[in-house]
Amino acid sequence: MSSKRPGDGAHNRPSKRPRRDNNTDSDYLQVSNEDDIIPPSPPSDSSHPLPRINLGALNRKLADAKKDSEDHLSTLDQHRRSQNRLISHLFGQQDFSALYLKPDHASRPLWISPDDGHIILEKFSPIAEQAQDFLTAISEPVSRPSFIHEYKLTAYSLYAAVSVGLQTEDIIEVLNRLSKVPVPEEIIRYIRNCTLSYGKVKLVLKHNRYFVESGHPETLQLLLKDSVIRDARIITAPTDNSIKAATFTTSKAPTKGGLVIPGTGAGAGKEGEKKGGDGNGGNGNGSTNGNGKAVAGDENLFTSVVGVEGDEIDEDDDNVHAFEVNDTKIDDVKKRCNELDYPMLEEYDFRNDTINANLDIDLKPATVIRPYQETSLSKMFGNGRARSGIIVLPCGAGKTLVGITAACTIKKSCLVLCTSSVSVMQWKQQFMLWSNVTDRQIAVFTADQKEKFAGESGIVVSTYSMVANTSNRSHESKKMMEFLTSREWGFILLDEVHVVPAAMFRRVITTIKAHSKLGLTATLVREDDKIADLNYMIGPKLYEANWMDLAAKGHIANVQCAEVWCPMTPEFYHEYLREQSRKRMLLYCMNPNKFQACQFLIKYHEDRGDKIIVFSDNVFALEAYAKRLRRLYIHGATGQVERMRILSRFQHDPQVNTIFLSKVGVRSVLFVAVVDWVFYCGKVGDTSIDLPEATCLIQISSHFGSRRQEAQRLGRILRAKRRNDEGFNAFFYSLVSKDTQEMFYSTKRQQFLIDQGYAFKVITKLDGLEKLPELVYRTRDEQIELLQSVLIANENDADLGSDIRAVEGDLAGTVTSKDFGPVSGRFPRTERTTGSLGALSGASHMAYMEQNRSANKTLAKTVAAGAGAGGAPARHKLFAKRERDKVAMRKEAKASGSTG
DNA sequence: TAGGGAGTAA
DNA sequence: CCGGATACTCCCTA
Repeated sequence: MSSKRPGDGAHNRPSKRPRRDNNTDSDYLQVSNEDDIIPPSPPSDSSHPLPRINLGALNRKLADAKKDSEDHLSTLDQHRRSQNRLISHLFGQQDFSALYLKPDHASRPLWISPDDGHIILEKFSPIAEQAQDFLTAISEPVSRPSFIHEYKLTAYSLYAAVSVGLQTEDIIEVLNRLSKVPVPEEIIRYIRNCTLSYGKVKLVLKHNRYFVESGHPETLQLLLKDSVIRDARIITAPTDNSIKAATFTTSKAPTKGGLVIPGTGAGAGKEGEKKGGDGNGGNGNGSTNGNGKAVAGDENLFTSVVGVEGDEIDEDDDNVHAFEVNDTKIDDVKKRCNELDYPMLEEYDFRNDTINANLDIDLKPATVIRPYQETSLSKMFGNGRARSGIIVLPCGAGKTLVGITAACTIKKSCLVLCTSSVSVMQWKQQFMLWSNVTDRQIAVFTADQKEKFAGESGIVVSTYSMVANTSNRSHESKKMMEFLTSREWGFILLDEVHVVPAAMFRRVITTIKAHSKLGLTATLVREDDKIADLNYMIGPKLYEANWMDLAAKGHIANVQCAEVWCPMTPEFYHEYLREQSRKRMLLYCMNPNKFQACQFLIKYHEDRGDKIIVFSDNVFALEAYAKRLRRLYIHGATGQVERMRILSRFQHDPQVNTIFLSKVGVRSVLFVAVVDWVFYCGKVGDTSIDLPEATCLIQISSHFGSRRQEAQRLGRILRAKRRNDEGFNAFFYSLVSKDTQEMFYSTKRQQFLIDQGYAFKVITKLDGLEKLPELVYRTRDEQIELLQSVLIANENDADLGSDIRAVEGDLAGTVTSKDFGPVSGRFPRTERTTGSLGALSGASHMAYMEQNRSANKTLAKTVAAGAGAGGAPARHKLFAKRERDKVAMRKEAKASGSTG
């Protein structure tokens, strides 16, 4: 592995670093000298002077048992491997007693698990922040709560690290310096293995044909041993007699040169870039390049960012070799290469591309991009070419401008894809706003508008569904698609890139031939496991902003998260237990206690002067709540005009401080969601609206589809920020009906926020709720009335047969373990404690499950008995009409919305 | 301009 | 252990 660094052949010693900047750093820096040489594996002799780590009596016993055996490490390996299925097993019964602590371990913030690459960071360490910068560059964050962060080294993360310019030896060196234990041999080997092959293979586009290119012919040979890749290869007749040419095409390797990203300004821009680079690259760059990094502009950028790939190719051979692959099989080839640990770099040497016409656009002179935007772009253009990859930014933080700047840097034809037609218009508008692009150069391709740009090059903005759609094309669209697919694009910009792995959308990557790809997203999270596919489909994650840091620096709100547990009223619970899952949902949404809690919280926060958004997945509940609490509401069926009116009242009318929104209502109304929140004022159509500065968000129900991190979206919503307002807090309440399935869904949802570092409080009692004037559903009669309306609303012929099934199987309505989903390491059943605040101290760690299982069974029995005796309220059998009414109601809502 | 079909989210 | 469920959007056609 080459460790060659321009201008510095040997490893830099930490002595080159500033020594006594401050007290906290100096400890760490002083001790680090010896560790630059990776220490040998500790002897298995128990008399070794270094302290051992003991994680309790059990582990000690385990260690003792193994001590005699020479090969106890491999036994240990097995033991650990068996625990690998658990995500956060490091906190479990893992035995680390075989590891040796460095004498100065206390001043070092990391633990490294030997065989799975998990890294634990002590967030309370004085140098935690630097360590965190480094870790985010080389590993994937798993969980980042207050005191302990968990990261994981993966092939992808190392790929990304190399892509942004970190080098193998630096990674190992810095890791070792930060770690309490010597970096385990396995990990060193892993890092070497992973990074060794990176950057050796490239995917390039020439004359609308794809080539796999490498400076190493043997690497190509190796890849061709794989059947998938072999099958995708297109063999062209050799035109040359030389040995290499008989196998591959050969050409001169591209050269590098200086590049200036527009919008950075002459001197000031570079300054910002350096700062940004240091902040993000953190220790990684700091340790090797030290403060020397602050010396020069472009060259410096190269030394810090040009990775192994550039060096290796230059060293080995001035020529590059390539074979052509079938463009329909690109996806497979990319995937396969990734699996073979030869991920293909996709870099576009746009400045030397003479085949594709240039696009004469630039940022407007007045446009200045922010430091973090610049940092993210420096990751993309670090070596003077455009590397494909993904930039994760809170979208309101100016994702769009990052994309536009990238387009203005590449200056080639550009295709922008968005999820909705509204954002299509937005992108166009933003392009016009920030850059000097003319109306003739930018075209829109949606269902309404099908334009082409004039001239040889230009920008097209479209939606994924427009480009991905295969069937049902109109004539116009077909022609337009031909236009899009027949040409070579310099740059494809993928907005909301997390949608790309979806079965249909992913096809756009292969149907559109683009030299470079940039994905933008606010959250790289998906319900399914397809998010990793982006690594080979688009490229590595080039940059990601950390939520907690942004919050700490005041860019986004500091959010107080709380879960409010509302007990079910006896009547509702009774009914809940006998109903089937779909109806259950409505029952726990409509729980009168939840109603009251909601009312209380609205009152409380309105009195504080907050603007509140209440949020429900369930349209029925949404309407019911909004009507009962006399607030305005918006959901999918609400007409555009009505939406605008409600939103603007919410914004400007001091009388309207609370609105109810359905989830998608939130998204579509506020465009790319409330993500963009306060950062800018958007436009829908021609109606300009200011986005509301909601400071409080109450969620009544978000059950649906809440398989896993449903909170992803919530998380985005929470990133509200009020400008120029330090210490601004936002509030997020999740209302949960106790002892129902909702408890389980809620737990899962929270996990995402917890991993982002948010702490969740559990509230079981809202003080003063009873004293609330005009408290809704205070009497039992009112509650029963509500229950009845719920039941009527719920009746539907579709569910007629389900009751019968329930009798022969489980007890109807029993809360079974199934309802709580698979018991995995991530969501152990003992995770949730019981509902009293005292219990949260940990003294009475009674599992929720255990406690309620028996209780519920008993209840279920009584329900069954009661039903048999005819004690339960009679339910209506068939309400087919109901469905039609609903539809009619929606129509009405729409009609009234659009008419005025 | 409504409604059908296809698609996504999670 | 597997599949199901809803709300919504986009595009195209009568």
